[in-house]
This record gives sequence, structure tokens and C-alpha cells, in this order.
Amino acid sequence: MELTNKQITVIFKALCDENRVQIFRLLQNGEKCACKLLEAMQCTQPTLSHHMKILCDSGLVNGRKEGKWMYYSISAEGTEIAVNVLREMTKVDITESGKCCCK
Amino acid sequence: MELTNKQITVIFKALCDENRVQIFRLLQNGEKCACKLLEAMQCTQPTLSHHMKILCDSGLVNGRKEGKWMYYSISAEGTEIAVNVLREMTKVDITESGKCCCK
DNA sequence: GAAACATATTGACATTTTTCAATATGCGCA
DNA sequence: TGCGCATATTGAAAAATGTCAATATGTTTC
Repeated sequence: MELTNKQITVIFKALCDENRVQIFRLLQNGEKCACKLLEAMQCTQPTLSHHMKILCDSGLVNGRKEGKWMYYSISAEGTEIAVNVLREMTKVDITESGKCCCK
Repeated sequence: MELTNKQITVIFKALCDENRVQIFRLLQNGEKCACKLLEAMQCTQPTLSHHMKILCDSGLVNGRKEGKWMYYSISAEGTEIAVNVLREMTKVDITESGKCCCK
């Protein structure tokens, strides 16, 4: 379960764009298909598709294909991992004696 | 305590860059001055300064000036806020009846 | 099979981000 | 005061990211 720094950035890149934050908001009340998301967003279909790819690659969103429709939802597992990673990397652990000194 | 989408992206942008992830790692065992961080990083001083600005602006890192030295540390409050924001925005809340349907 | 539809991919362009060299600022000390 | 050191800022170039029009892929229906 040890992620590289690179993998960590992939997770948080998902949350770095205002449009993608808005997409999370739209997914909070359940799974939505791409066309519904597109209606609500102010972007073109290829742009939405691009954002959904980044979201899915981050693991925070799941994609499910059903016929010609694509359904997206927030991933409970991905979310859990992201919270744990954030917690882990911001955890302060002062085991070394003393603090940094420059004098 | 309601953050805008823009403000949320500022928080997570801090975690979007491999160098900044590495900086978090360096700060995990306590406050460090800029010169110590610079020693450990593979970048120039202006680049480090730039990353530290982004980290401080995100609220995840605190900066403290002491004479000509600058000390940085992980912010417990900022970390707490970031975890809460992440939790909040990935929380699924199905209050609306039924799911999205495209047919 | 062909037409209609939903979504993905490609390629080009614009914007943002990262990086560094050069320079500025601010502090301590002789 | 003036020098040396630590850090910040500026400006420019390179790299990454976001965006769209055009096109491709895959699915359903007739």
C-alpha cells in the first residue's frame, strides 16, 4: 500500500481543477451519466471526457459502462485511500531529538 | 467555513507536485529551516522558495521567520481543514429519490 | 447494414505551472 | 556603515495542463 510520490500527485491532481471539484459536487447525490454531467457543466463534451479520465485515473471516481452510456460515481475505496494518504503525509512524527537549527 | 471551489483547488494544488510531496516528507519529523530543505532537494533556492510559497498559501504549511532564517512546519489546523474538505467533497449523500437515468 | 446517438480520441492552440539566472530585500555582525 | 548571508522576487524559457473542433469508436434501433 506504499504509494510513490508520483502516484500521490495523481490522486490530488483530481482535486486541483475547479471543474473537477464541481463534478464531485454533482456526483455527491449519486451516480450520474456523462450526459447529465455535461448538461450541468460549462464545457464541451471532449473536455468533460478528459476530466472524467483524470478523475477515474485518480481512483476517486468509478466509471461504469452500460450500453452506450457511461455512468460515473464517487469511489468509496478511492476516497478512503485519498484521506489516508493525506493523513499519512501530513502526520508529524518527532522521533528525532531536537529541532532543526541553523546558526 | 464554506470554501469556494477555487479555494479548494488551492489546498490540493499543494499536493500536486512531486517536489512538494517530498517537502512534506521532510517536514514530517518536525520544523525545518529553508536551508535544510534546500540541501535535501534537487532544485535551486528560488524554486524552493516558490514551492514554499505555494505550500504556505495552501494553509498546509506554516512559515515562521527568525532573524534571517525561515522555518517551515506542517500546520495541524491546515491539515485538519484539508482532511475535512476532502471528506466533505467526496461524501455521497443520496437524498434524491432514484438514480440518474438516460434512456 | 445504415442511421442516430453517446462517449472517447486526436491535434492544435491558449493558459498555467515549473524552473532557473539574475537581482532585490532584509537581517546580523564587524 | 557596509559586508556577507538567507530568503524572496522578477523575468524569461520550458513543460504541463485545459480547451475546443474535428473525427473515431462503439452501441442501439430501424
